[in-house]
Amino acid sequence: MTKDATTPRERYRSQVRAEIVEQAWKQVATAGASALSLNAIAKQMGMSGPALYRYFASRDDLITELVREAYRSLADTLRAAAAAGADLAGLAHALRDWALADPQRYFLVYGTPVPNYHAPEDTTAVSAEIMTILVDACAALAPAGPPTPFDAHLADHRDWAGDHPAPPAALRRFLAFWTRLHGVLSLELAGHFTGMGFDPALLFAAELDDLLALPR
Amino acid sequence: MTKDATTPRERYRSQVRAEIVEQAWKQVATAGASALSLNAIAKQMGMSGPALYRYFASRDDLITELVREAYRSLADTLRAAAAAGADLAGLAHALRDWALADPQRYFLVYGTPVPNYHAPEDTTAVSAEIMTILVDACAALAPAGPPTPFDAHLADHRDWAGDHPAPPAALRRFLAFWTRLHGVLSLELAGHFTGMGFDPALLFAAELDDLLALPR
DNA sequence: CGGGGATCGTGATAAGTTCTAACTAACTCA
DNA sequence: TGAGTTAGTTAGAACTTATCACGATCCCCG
Repeated sequence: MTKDATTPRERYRSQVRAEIVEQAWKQVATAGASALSLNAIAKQMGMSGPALYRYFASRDDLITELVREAYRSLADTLRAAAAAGADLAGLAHALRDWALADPQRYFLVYGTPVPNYHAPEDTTAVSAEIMTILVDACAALAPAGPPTPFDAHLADHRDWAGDHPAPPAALRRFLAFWTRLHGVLSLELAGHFTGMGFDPALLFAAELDDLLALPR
Repeated sequence: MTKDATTPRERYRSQVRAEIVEQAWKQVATAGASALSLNAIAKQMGMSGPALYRYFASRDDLITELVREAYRSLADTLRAAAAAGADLAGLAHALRDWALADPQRYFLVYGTPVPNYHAPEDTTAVSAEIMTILVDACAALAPAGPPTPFDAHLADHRDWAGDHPAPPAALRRFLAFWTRLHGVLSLELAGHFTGMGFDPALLFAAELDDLLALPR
């Protein structure tokens, strides 16, 4: 996959690695990332505990791989949606579907940081790609109304947007898009809406409508 | 505190309990709730491990107490702000200050659910009080514009608001208030804005401005 | 004011966890 | 075929939560 392993040794190695990651995803999906146990994975694969350390240097290394995969998965999903002609609303629903498909995967990326663990360096590249896709969609919308004071601040602090030609209003719209949808999604996935009776999907749609109508 | 302990036995007991909770907060503040260790707390108090089980039946019981305290603390903070005449903007800044004062405490309440743990029953009452305070402030604002489809949905699913006399538009404004500010706060506290260059406080303020100007 | 009983803290123990070290067995390659 | 690399094993250290049995202490009541 990463490097066409001609030798059967490396082929076997990457296959076992993939199965470890697969089992890890099963555990994460049911119990969350903090409850990930190398011993349990090994037991379920018919191997004994320390054997996994041939494939991952530590538990954190395994979690890092999961985080990387999650970022890549989200980037792929959004890129595919954008390539299929999805506008900002379509990207929003792609994001929501991706989050609902595996809440723990969403938490792994955007939730409370896992203790004793900090993200690897190369996730920032994928994270930047996700932002670029969304900023593109934001810039494609009709420009918003008069510039706000926050727009002025963004015009001076837009290094994170790289050399993206989007105007500050588009960056501001992207930030609103990101934070508002994350607000609804994370509270919904964390179960804070359960028992309140209303439909979270409608709240998500209402927030999205407000975002698309943003030029006030 | 909870029950005026006249007997010295109960007084000592509640005192030790309070010190355990205090040490627990220190640990949570530095390493997060998942990294809370009963042994480490005991060691730091000069006691040996199992002694803590006289005061808390399990680790989850201790976390439950922390969650309860966090909820109560936030409710107290917001109630005090409201009693001091704070409007919705004032409540928003009180919320932000409370969150920034101890990010892990915020995550304990509104973050990714702690694995192998679900919230106790009586937190719902405090949670309801928090919502009531915010809904009050939302209802005090000038009524929003034409009713949205989501307003109609809320009119039919407002059991969570109890017998609060707020109109659906106020409930809708509360939900936007809650989810949008949580979106900015949780991403900021989780460190997703670090390295992007802009000032999260200004984003928070911009979102708040948009909320207050909501009648479009 | 002393005895009886509830309570507190301890060490030992069980069943987990991550992770290291040493060893064996198997496979690959020259 | 022999040498070298690598996979997987068991053993063990240093942790964790949690239970149990025992001794010591303190408090209440007669």
